[in-house]
Amino acid sequence: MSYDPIAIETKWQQRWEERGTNVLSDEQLRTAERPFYNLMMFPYPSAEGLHVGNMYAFTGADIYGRWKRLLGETVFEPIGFDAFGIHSENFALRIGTHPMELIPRNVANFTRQLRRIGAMYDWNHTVDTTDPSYYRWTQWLFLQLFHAGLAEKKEAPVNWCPSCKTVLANEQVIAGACERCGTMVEQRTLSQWFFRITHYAQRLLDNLSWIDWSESTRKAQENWIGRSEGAEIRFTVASPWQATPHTAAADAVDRARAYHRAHPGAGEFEQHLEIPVFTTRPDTIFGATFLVLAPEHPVVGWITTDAQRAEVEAYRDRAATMDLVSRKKADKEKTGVFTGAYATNPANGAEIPIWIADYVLMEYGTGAIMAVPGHDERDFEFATQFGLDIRRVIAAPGESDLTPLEAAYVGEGTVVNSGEFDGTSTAAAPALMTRWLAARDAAEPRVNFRLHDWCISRQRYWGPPIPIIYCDACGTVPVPEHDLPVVLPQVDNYKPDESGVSPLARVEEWYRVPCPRCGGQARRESDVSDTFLDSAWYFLRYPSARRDDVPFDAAITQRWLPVNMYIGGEEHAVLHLLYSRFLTMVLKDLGHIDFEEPFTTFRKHGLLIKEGSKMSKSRGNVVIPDEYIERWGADTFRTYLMFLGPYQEGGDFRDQGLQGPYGLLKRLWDSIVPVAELGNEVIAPELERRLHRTIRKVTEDIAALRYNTAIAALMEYMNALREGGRAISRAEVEPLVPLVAPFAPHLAEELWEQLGHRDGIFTGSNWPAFDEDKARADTVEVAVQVNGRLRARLQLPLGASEAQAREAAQADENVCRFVGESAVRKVIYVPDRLLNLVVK
RNA sequence: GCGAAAGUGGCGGAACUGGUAGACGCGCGAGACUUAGGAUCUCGUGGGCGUGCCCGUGGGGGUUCGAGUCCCCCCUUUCGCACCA
Repeated sequence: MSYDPIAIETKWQQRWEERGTNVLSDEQLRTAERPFYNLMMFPYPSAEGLHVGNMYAFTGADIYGRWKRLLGETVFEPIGFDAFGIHSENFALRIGTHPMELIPRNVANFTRQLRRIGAMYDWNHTVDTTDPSYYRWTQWLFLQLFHAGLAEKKEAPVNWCPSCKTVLANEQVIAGACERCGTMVEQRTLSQWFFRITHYAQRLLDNLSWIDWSESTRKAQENWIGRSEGAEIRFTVASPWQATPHTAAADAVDRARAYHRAHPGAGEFEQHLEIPVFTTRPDTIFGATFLVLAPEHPVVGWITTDAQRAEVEAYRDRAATMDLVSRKKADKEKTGVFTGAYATNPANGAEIPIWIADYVLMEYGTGAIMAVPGHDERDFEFATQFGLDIRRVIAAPGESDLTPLEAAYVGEGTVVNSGEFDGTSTAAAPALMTRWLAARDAAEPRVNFRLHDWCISRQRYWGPPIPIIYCDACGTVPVPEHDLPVVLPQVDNYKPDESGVSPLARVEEWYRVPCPRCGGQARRESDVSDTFLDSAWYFLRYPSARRDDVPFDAAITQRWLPVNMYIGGEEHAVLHLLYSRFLTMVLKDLGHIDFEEPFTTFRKHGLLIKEGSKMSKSRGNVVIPDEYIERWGADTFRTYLMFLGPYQEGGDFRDQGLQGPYGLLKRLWDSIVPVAELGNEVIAPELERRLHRTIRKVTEDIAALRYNTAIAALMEYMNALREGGRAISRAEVEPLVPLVAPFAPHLAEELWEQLGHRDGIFTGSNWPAFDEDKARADTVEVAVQVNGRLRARLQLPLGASEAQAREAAQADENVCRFVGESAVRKVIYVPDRLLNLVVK
């Protein structure tokens, strides 16, 4: 009987299904004593089907889960589908099939493929984000945030493609143009729903210090949150704003007033106009020679002089229509316009000009900066271009206040040209000067974050409707929880149009609704929510997926969460993982759960390339798992994927590479089948030693996700087993079955059965224990060096003393030759490893 | 520009806190069995020559008895973020 992977795999997939091997009962969910929640990032079910990247990710996670199970833990390993979103909708539009028809078809195909790869998914606890029984709770989540004051509606700029008539995400804008039609993208301002994730910025940052995550992922989040310490400094507008109120647009004045109300530090608007700026370098305040405001800054219309008005308006119009991506290009030439107004530098009383320029962003800090061209590269470039003053206020060691600046000096040094602060070091100056400015009521210390509030509105069709109703009498009214879900209606024409309003607004019978509060005529919010909201809480839903009366069962959640191991792609290092953390914190604060970090351990997996180059449809080198599985079997394919490189770094997929892992499985089959009927025999001492070393190595490597070296160790042992062509005993080969089981679960089950075990290998604690004593050898090879160069390798008893080692070394012919007549001046001895004789 | 990671045979990749570089696999070479199969098995496989020595981990310096590993400078690649004040 030869190894027939397809037959074995079919048999065991059927068995698992019949026996419910991978399914957790309600009882287990409620009472498991050693629960282990093993999670992988759920896929977006594309029409192309499961690709090898998905399979790589899932297999690596599955191996970990199966290993935990062999250790006797109760492992919950669910899978689901992240099927809402622009991605699916655009694809549906292109091929002309409605998403409500397309998605179930894709999900069915994915399910078939996922069953075939041999992962131990619990198919009784799946999640589909497009199912009303799921998004009902996504909407519930929105309401919790709304009631907590963490959801607010405000205006924000978006990318707009005038040809596709739709809002684009930043990732869909390539070099200023729409990725699909190539039309130049514009900026539009729409009123949208935001979650106040910025309120949690500090906590999201702080917790990074203790969660067990891949280092690169933690760093990415840290950078994304972007904490900066500095000061907010207020500059008074000196002139001539009083002279021009009649020419300012009324709404600009209103917005300026509102802005000043929101920034209490900005002073009394009617008496004197103050512009607050954020800086991380308050120690350079004496070098601030002009201010720059973002073009959309609310006070611009108010301070601009008549003489400059036309030019300023033209610049603002241009900035307003430019797309958000190309505007933020750093290598673009600096542009800007003088407003005609001046502000007073609170440090030295100097009157400095106020400019507007698009290199200053409204969404960061206060939307205005004090420009210090001497010590900021961007300001230096701007000042050089427009002939503005450049002042040195920091001197590097060896420089004086008179050394000319040829470029911005951004390093450390000593304060100069700054009155009483001259001579202070840049280490001490920021705090000192902030305090000094604060005493004059012109500044206070401030911490700023790069993180922005999370815009969850999408003016599209394929998503969960945001559960809000607008009533002329009652205003913004949340949909009562008992009215959830707000079901996404079946709409034939779901294509977005010119208006920038969601297609749902065109569905009269859905859009018009009585106000839940007063019963009067009202209308629904027609935007749907971001796909990232669906995926930000799905891990909470899985264990409770069979409950339809609550989003998550309290007792089950208590037992199973937070997730013990989460494995996924680095591409979700920020958005998905950050949003999940944020929502978990919110749910904790609202008393729904008792933990605030959703994933105790997170590990990123690497990316696969094909024969040295990136896999892509255009290259035509995308690996489709189905073909390989058909030819080699899922076990070989899984094992190969894990063998081709370190899991957390990815690797190169080469067709010929499957041969090696196939050989391992085949040889395992060939050596077990003949001994299956035999009882346990005595194991050869040398093999026993190697066996226990192999058990130790495989155990440690799997725990650390070093699957490639775990497989290599199995191969090594298999080679040793076959050495010399002698007969293999059952005791020598049987332990390999559980060791290989995480990688090749079908084969392992079959062999386990043939070895006479009645229960499946994954239903008990069948992972072999390693015995340190048995792993130990009597003798070890010790390297002998003379002057650091290898001259001999000696077999010495384990734990040999230095004297013994030296004696053995001096008896070696080659060693003698190199030592010669010289005296040994120094001896370095690392027991059981190395002896180095220094004779120089 | 900032951040992260990485450069090792023909190729994918091993090498724990500095201690025998190249495990394991692919490929290749030779042989066996075969009548021609993308099968299986055995042996060999970093380079060089004087066959036990020399040279070898992107390049150049350094520390050390000893460096792929640590330090400094440079080059290259990949991946994030990118005018964040």
